[in-house]
Amino acid sequence: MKTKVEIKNLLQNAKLKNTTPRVVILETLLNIKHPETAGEIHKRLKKNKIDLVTLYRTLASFEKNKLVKRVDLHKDAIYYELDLDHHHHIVCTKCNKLERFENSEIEKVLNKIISKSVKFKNIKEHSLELFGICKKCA
Amino acid sequence: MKTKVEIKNLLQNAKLKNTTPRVVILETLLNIKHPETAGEIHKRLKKNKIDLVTLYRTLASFEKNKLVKRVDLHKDAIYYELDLDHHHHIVCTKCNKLERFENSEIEKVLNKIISKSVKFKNIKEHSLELFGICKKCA
DNA sequence: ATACAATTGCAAACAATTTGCAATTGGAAA
DNA sequence: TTTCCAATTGCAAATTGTTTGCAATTGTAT
Ligand SMILES: [Mn+2]
Ligand SMILES: [Mn+2]
Ligand SMILES: [Zn+2]
Ligand SMILES: [Zn+2]
Repeated sequence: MKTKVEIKNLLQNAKLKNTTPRVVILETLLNIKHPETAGEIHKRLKKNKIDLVTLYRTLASFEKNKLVKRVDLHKDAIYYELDLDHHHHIVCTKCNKLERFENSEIEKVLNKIISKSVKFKNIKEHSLELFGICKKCA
Repeated sequence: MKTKVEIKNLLQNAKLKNTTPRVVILETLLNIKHPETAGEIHKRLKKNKIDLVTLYRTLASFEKNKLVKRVDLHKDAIYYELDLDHHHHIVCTKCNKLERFENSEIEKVLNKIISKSVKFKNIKEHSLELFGICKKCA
């Protein structure tokens, strides 16, 4: 759990004004364990009366500042997630269960791939999600 | 290049009726080198008067039958691509240049990951795209 | 305290995608 | 072949997710 001060610093480092909506949204994102859509995140903000438009704009600026990333779950909306620690997901296409994972070997192989590339010489970021049927659903 | 007969077989194997729209869409997809949105694909079909709705429905059924996959390019629309040969992409976030790649080592590591998973015991599919700045743009 | 750019909320617009339904079609069965 | 029916299609309309315009508010540097 991050303190108020740490949250304030996250914003400051990104040169973003320390506004109530941003703090509330950041706190909320810190409490979310898995990627959610703007609509889902907005529900969590209900009490705080923060407009959905503000949420979209905030997510966009957080994304630009690498605080937040989009995760493609092969659904029909964009999923957002705090991007403070790099990780990936395995998704059950039946019950939507999600498991996070990180794997240093993958990251190494990705670097090898880029070194083989004709057109590229470095990667800024990457997306990697696995889809399958979980043990429970199988 | 696939023959008419091969296209027909692709549909037959998927137990999909061999209709004109489907054949035309499949032929079109075979000619596209990189992922495109439904709108972009639809433009290529203009002469054939195939409705955009039909294209959406066709893409959905092709997707279900593993003929087509969605590719997340971190844009604001869904990109589709024929999925006959498994591969991934590197994308230039500046000029949108795309490079395809395949890498057997990655696939091996992914299998290792799944074997470590608590909740999952196999993967059906995965998405992996790399983002960066191409040599020309750098 | 003041000043101004950055941010916000609300209403409205937009784009992409989906749904309902009647007409058409492909292919299995007669 | 001809018949029959479920699957598929096209058109119009609806829905969903997301973005834009603009006036009012807020944060922070002076
Ligand atoms: Mn990674
Ligand atoms: Mn792969
Ligand atoms: Zn499951
Ligand atoms: Zn480039």
